[in-house]
Amino acid sequence: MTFKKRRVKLEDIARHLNISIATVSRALDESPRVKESTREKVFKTAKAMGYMPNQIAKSLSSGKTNIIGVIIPRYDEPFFIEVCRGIDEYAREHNYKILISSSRNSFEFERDNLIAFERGLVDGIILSPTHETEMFAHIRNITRKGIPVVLFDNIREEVPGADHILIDDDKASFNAVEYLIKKGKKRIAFIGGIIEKKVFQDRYKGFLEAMKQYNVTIYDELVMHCASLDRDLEDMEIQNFFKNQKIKPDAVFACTDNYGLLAMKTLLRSGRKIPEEVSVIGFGDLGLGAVFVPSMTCIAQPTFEMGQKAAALLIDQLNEPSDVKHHKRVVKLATNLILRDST
Amino acid sequence: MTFKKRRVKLEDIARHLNISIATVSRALDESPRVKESTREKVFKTAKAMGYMPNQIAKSLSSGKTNIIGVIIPRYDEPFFIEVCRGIDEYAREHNYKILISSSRNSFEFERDNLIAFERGLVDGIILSPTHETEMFAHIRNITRKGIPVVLFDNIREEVPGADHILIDDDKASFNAVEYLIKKGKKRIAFIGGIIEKKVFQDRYKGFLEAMKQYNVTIYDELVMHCASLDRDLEDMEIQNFFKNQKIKPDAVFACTDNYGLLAMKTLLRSGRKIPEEVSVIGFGDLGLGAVFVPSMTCIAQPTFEMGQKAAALLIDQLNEPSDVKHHKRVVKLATNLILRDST
DNA sequence: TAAAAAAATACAAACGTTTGTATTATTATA
DNA sequence: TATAATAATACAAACGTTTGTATTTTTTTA
Repeated sequence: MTFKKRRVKLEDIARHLNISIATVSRALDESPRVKESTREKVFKTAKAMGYMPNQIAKSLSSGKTNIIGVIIPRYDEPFFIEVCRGIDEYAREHNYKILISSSRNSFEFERDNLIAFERGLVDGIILSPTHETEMFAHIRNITRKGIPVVLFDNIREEVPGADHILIDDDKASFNAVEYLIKKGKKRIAFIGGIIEKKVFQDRYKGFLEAMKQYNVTIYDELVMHCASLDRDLEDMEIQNFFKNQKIKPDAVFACTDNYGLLAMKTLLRSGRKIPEEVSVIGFGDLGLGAVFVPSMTCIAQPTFEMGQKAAALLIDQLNEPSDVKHHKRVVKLATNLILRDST
Repeated sequence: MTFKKRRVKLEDIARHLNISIATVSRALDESPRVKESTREKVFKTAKAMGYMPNQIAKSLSSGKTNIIGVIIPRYDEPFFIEVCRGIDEYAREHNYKILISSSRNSFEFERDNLIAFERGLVDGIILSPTHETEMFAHIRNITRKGIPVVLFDNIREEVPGADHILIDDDKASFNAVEYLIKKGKKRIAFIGGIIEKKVFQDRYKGFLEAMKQYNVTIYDELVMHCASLDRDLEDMEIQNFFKNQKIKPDAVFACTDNYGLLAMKTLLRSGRKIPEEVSVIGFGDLGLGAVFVPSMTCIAQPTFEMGQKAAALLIDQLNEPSDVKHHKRVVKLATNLILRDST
C-alpha cells in the first residue's frame, strides 16, 4: 500500500494541540516565550507525528539556505577533491552543506554554474576558475550583488570584494629546481601544464628564474607544456615528449604529480634508471607519488587546508553584517618539498 | 559604495509594467495565456532590471527542488568520485543538481545525512551504504515517505521500494583468480577489504570458490583482510602482511586497485620481480594501475556508467506518477578483466 | 450592433516557515 | 480585590513564486 501520506507540518501540530502555529514554531525553537509545559507537549507531539521541518520553507522565510556552492574545473583531479574535502569539513562544522558543480574546464559552464547559483540556492560561492577564464566580469557580477565569493588556485585577476587563496607557485618551483641544480643537474627538463592557466605560468616562471639565476642552460627540446585535458592524452603527450629527444635529461621537473608519474613511467619503460640517470620531481602530493617505485620527490601543497581556509573565509563573509564594507583578503599558503627516492 | 540593492522580483516587474504578478510569471514561462506583445515587454523589462528567479520560492511553490542528494562513504576514493561524475553528468542533462555528502564510513553520519535530506532539500537520494550499515531501517523510513532512493555498491540488504545497482563481485573475483590458476599459480595470496562490507565478502567468496573448484591449496598465511580506513594505515598493514611470510606467494589477488598497487610497491621494494616471480591483480581501474611500472592487471568496473545508471533510475522514479506503485529494480553491471604487465 | 465566444489579464490562495505586534491569561503589587 | 506588570499565546504579514478561478477585454458571430 504505497499511499503517500502528506508531510506533517507545523499547522498539523498546532491543530492537534489546539494552539497557534507561531507558538509551535517558537516551542520547537526553544524560545523562552513559550511555557515549559507547552514546549514539552509540542516536542512530544512533533515526535509522535513524525514532524520534519521543511528546509525550503525555512530558507524562504529566513533568506538563508546554509548551502555553499563550490565550482571546480574537474572532478577527476585529486587536488580539487581534496580541497572540497577541506571545504566540506569546515562547512559541516559550521552547519553548512556544499553543492559541488564542475565547470568541466569550460568558461561557458563556469558562467552557467555561477548563474545557477545566483538564483538564491546558495548563500555564497567558492570557485576555482578554469584556464579558459580570462574575463572575471561574471564573478564581479556576483560580488556586486553582495553574494560572498572566495576564489582559489587559478586566479588570473583579483576580483574586488572577493577573497583569494593561492599557493606561492613561483617560489615553490624555484626551490624545487634550485634543489635539482644544487644536486649538479645540467639538463633539466620541464613539463608544464596548460599555459593559459596562471598556476602553470607561475610554475614555469619559477623554473626559468632558477635556471637563469644559476646560469644553467635551458634546452628548448627539454621544455614542454602539456595541453591535454584528458588523462589518456596527457600520457601520449608525455610519451612523445621523451621519445625523440637528442639531449637526454638528467632531471625532470613536472608541474603536477600526475605529469611526474607519467614521466617516470615513460622513462622507466624506456630503460632509464631513476634516480641514477635521471631525477624526477612532481608538483602536488595526492597521486601515488609515495607508492610508486621509486617513490617520487614532490612539492606538497596544503590542499585540505586550502579548502578549510576557503570555507572559513566564506563563512566569515557570511557572518559579516551586510552594511560593513568587506575588505578583500588574499591568503598565500606555503608549500613543502618532500624528498623521496626519485631524486 | 557597497549598498546591497534588493533582489528584483516578479512584483517589481509587474509594478513597473502595471500588470499583475501572475501575468509576469506566466509570461516568463512562455505560457500561451499571455499576449505576445506583453511577453516581449516582460522579457525586456526582466532583463533590464536584472531579474533572477528565486529558486527557493520556486521550490516551495512547486514542491520540487531539482536536487539529488548523494551519500558516499568517503571522498578520497576514486571509485566514489567516478560514480559521482556519472551521476552528475546524467543529472545535469536532466536539469538536476547533486548535493554530495560523505558519511565518513560511519553509520551515524549516514543516518544524519539521510535525516538532513529528509527535510525537503532534495527530491531523491542516491546512497552507497557504509560498512557499518547493518540495519537498513533508516533507509526504509525514507522510501516509506515516498522519497525515491537508489542504492549502489555495498548493499547488504534489499530495501523495499528502492532501486539497487550492483556489480557481480563474486563472479569477477572468481574469473580473476581462475585466470591466475590457469596460469599455473599455486600460492595465491588474497588481500581483502573490511570484511563487514558486502562487496568484500563477495570478492572473498569468489576467491574461495575458484580455489576450491580447482583444488588449489589456500594458505592462511597468504590471506588477509585489510581493516584500515586510512590510506597510510593500509600501506602499513600490507607491508606487514608480506614481511614475515614463510610461504612466498607467486600471485596476489587484491580487492581494490589501491591494495594491488601497495602490494606491488611492497613486493618490488623487497626485491621481488613482477611478473616473473609474482603476479598481481587489482580490483578496479581508477588508480594508477596503468601508469605503474609494471602496469597492473585489474578488474575494471563500469564506474562512471554506474553513476549514470543510478541517476537514470532515480530520475525515472521521480517522473513516476505518485499513485503508481513503484516496482523495485535490481541492476547488475558486468566487469572486465584487463590484462597488463603484472601477470 | 448586441450577444456569445475567445483571449488576456487580474485576483487570491497556496507552499511552510518566521517574526513583529496585538491580545489574552496569569501573577504580583498595593 | 482592583490594577499594574509580566508571561503566554494568537494574529497576521512576509518570504517569492505558481496556479486555479474570476474578471475584464477583445474578437467573432448572427
